[in-house]
Amino acid sequence: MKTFSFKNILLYAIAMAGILLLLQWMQIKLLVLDHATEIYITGIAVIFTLVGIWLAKQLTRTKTEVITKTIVVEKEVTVYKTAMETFIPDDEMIQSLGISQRELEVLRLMAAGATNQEIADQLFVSLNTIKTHTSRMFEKLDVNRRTQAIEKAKRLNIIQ
Amino acid sequence: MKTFSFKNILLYAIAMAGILLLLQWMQIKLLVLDHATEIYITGIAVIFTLVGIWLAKQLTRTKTEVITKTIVVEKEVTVYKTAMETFIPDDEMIQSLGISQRELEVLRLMAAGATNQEIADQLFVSLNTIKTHTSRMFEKLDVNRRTQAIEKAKRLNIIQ
DNA sequence: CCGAAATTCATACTAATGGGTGAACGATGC
DNA sequence: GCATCGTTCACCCATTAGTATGAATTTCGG
Repeated sequence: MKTFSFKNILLYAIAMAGILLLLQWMQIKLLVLDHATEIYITGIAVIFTLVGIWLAKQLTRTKTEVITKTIVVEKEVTVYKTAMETFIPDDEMIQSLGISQRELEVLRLMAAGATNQEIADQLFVSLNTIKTHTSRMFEKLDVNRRTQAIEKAKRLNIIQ
Repeated sequence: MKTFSFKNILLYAIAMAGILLLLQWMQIKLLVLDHATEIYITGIAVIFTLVGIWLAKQLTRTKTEVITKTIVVEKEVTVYKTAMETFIPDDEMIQSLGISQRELEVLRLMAAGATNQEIADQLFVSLNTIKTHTSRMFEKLDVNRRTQAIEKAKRLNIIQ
């Protein structure tokens, strides 16, 4: 974690040198022209306000980067967990393909490795019903095998 | 959102000490100002530097937050892509299950949705050979269907 | 060089899957 | 009420997948 870069230190040194030259010049003025103390102080105030602003910007810039990196790390973890644990099905995709709720249930069980008979048993319907569902679903997914259906459905974020 | 860390304040203090030393050195050189005036001017410089910093903080606060949010969104996309693209197969698992290289190739094509005949054609072997491979592989994976094999293999990080 | 493992292929049989067609029933919306 | 859609079920036929068994060939380490 860098707080000051070499470039920043250099710039700061140059700025300081410039300010000192200015002060020196003003001091000479002060010696020559009496009753100019107010102008001198005001000048210093203005200059150091600017220095402060510049300094703050340098600090803020660095600080912002640090904060951003911290947030990114947090997000990385969050996103990773999100991708692993909470799967959000692409409802728009399901909608656009016209896949029904029942077909989706069949698809899920299919992806889990169940046979048509097992799916039928789990959903309390006949084997023929599952065959109908799978056929319609395959048509909608534009595939003709369950393995292809699973692959495509996972790729399109319909299941998993 | 903090603008100053303890470390930054310390660095600023050191910088100010350096400035004071510089001023002192210049004073000796020029023999212009007495000590009272020097302290007075330094005090003004410090105060207005702080004023400048405070001012800058007020001015840049909103802007900084916006920039941070933008960067976070960009990073989220990056992380997402990384999670998708870098899959590392669990070689230890493959080893421990005793799955051969050829069986793994078959498994991959199987997961892509290919039929045994298609796999045979792609690997330039006969359908019977693929059947043998799948049977042996199913035994090693302790499954008895290709859909189960795909599901388990993905779950165990053998493929995908 | 020998044996184990991997890869290849074959035959035979059974189970599962997929395609096509038709139909009944209920809910939903115009 | 009627049309549409989703869900249910059936029958038939073809293809694909899976199991069992046996065997030839290659590869690789001891």
